[in-house]
Amino acid sequence: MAKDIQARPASRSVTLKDVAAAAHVHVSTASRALNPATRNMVAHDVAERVITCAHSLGYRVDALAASLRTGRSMLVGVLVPDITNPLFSLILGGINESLHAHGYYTIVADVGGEQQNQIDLVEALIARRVDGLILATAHRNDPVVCHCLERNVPIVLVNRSESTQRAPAAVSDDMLGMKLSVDHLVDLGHRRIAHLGGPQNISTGYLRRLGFEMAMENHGFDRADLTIETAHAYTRQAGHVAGRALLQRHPDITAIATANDLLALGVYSAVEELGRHCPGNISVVGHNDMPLVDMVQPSLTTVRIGHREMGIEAAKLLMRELRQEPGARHNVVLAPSLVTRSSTAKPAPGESWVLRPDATPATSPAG
Amino acid sequence: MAKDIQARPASRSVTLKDVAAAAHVHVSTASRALNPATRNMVAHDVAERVITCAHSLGYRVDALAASLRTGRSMLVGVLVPDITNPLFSLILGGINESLHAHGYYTIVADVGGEQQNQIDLVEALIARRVDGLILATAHRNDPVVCHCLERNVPIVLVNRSESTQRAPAAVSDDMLGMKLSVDHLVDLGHRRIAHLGGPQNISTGYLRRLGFEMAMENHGFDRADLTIETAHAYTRQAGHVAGRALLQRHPDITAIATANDLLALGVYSAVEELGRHCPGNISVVGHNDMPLVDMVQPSLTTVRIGHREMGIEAAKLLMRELRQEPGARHNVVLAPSLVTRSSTAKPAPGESWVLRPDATPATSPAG
DNA sequence: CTGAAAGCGCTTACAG
DNA sequence: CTGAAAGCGCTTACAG
Repeated sequence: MAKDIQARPASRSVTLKDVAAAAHVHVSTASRALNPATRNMVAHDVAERVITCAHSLGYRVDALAASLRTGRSMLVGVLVPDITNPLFSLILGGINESLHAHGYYTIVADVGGEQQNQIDLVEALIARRVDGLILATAHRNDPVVCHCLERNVPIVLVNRSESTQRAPAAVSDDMLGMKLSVDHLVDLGHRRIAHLGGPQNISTGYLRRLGFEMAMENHGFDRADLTIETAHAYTRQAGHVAGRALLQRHPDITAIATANDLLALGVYSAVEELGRHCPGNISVVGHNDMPLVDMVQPSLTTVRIGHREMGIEAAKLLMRELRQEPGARHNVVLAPSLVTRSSTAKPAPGESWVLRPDATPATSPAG
Repeated sequence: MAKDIQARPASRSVTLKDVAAAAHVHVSTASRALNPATRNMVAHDVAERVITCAHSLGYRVDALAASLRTGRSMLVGVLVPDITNPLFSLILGGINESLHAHGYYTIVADVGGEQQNQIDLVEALIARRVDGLILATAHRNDPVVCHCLERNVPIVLVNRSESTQRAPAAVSDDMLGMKLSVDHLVDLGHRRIAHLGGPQNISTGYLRRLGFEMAMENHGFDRADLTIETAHAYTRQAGHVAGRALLQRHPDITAIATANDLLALGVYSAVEELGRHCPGNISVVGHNDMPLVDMVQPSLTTVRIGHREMGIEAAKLLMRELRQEPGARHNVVLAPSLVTRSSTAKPAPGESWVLRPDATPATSPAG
């Protein structure tokens, strides 16, 4: 019975009014003293008194109430396509690190892939008054980007960009990445090189395919004759299916440059299923250098991307937007690098072949 | 110049006042009509009119202002030790899914491991008025748990529990998991079995070691004679170091039951470094069945834990706390299962040994 | 340099 | 069933 008197569920926390009363000043003065930005409006001794009182009472500003008044929440929403994918957790780690350093916190929304759902999610985040949004979910032409632009919410894209650059983005140089793959394979002596691409409505899938085509063209191959297969998703499963189709239709290819590590691992299964061997019969290159691909069998040659750095850069771009810093709006394009492991080797000259796990890094013959 | 007139940065969004004006009712009536819980206080036709107006104006409740008034934010804070670890992203995925279904959103805070930092993070989350907290960071005796209890903030632990059960937790049955490991190895014929444990100040490290000891005791081994080494962190690096020490000090052991997959992968490196072979010379069992351990060489026999389910259960527990549902406060302990792959085989009888990747699942001889 | 007041957008006892 | 008012905790022009 006695307990019912306590109306508030949480223990009544100390408010600015309490601090003001303890310091014998008006709440407005207390507020000014506590905020470093306005502290100089207050006499030194008064400010110190207020600060001391605040400390001893254990006062903490109510960020919620402050947000309502100022219109800024110090909250940033992040939309990821699949939080379970280590790629996106790495990016998220970078975003978090960078944002925390600026006093911001992140609300992470995991999109199931459904498009309408995404708009609802964004609306829910806006209702929480997020100051801005970082989208790791963008398609090449993205309705959510449209929506945010209309709603006038600052956004930054990460990992994936739009085809029309309507919003700043932090991405990897996807075309360069594929050039590294192709140059490496050509260097090893491969000529019949295929590409296993990702979804073409996502910039990574599209640009990596384009990068493959241009790199091959650079080496004198006709763009019309290239062997390309596209997976419908960035999964081992989709890679297995598309990889098998590729190998069955074109049994003569000696190497596959894939658009993604998971696709590459799917290709491993397909290669095994068809009784072929990597890298003896067929070389495979991945893309991303995701965790543990150095330990699979054979260890995967792949294109390393600084996912964490990408997250950090995306956060910086958003800070620029929020502060409306002067200077041209721009993208950040990170340079990837090739990591040579055991899934690539010289093509088999007829029957015999030599495993070369310690192949020297590729130098671009097209450069 | 004309632009300066617009004081608010974001496009002035439609407020409850606007809806009320459009529907020719008082804001309080509009509020009641829009909230399903209070709608029955309003005449049908009025409610419909308000709802129609709200729709056509594109009204969205300002969750922030509502929170300030009601004291509930529909926001849950989640503390993870390392968002980059797939384990925790899986848990996070489950938490998100379950919480979203109840209208809650999550703020994820990635702790760097520093202890004081954690308290600050929690304070920042409380300042954002989170309704509750889910901690994936707990040590067996955790200062953050203390702090939350003092601050009267509802908390739930996930994956790791405290030794004194001060807060509800959703965890795996860690001791049972180690029993599955040990029984499997004994089944295969191993007798000289060592344990590579994790940090002992974390429940998973502690309980898995205890589980190892009890399982071995069940098989008639003297608890005082067991071979146990402890890694200082759940990393490949720490596993490599501790694993090497173990193998050097006890060259006669034929199997290692580890407390964690990453430790097991570290052991792989140590085994290779010392010129031994897994599973020929030495069998290794992991714990967690994290993504891709089915593709490493040799594929890892490990204890599978439903991390996603664990996250879902943790969210459910928190919902119980927030709603103060009747019924005893309780923990959820999920049963793990053994996944048999190629890193375990019969011990080598002298020199010769047979690789048995398709070893039959262990049946408990101690049961 | 300080105080008094208004207001961010909402919800909810309190009257009628 | 509806309206008028208070108030969640803060910040910031406005006076003095």
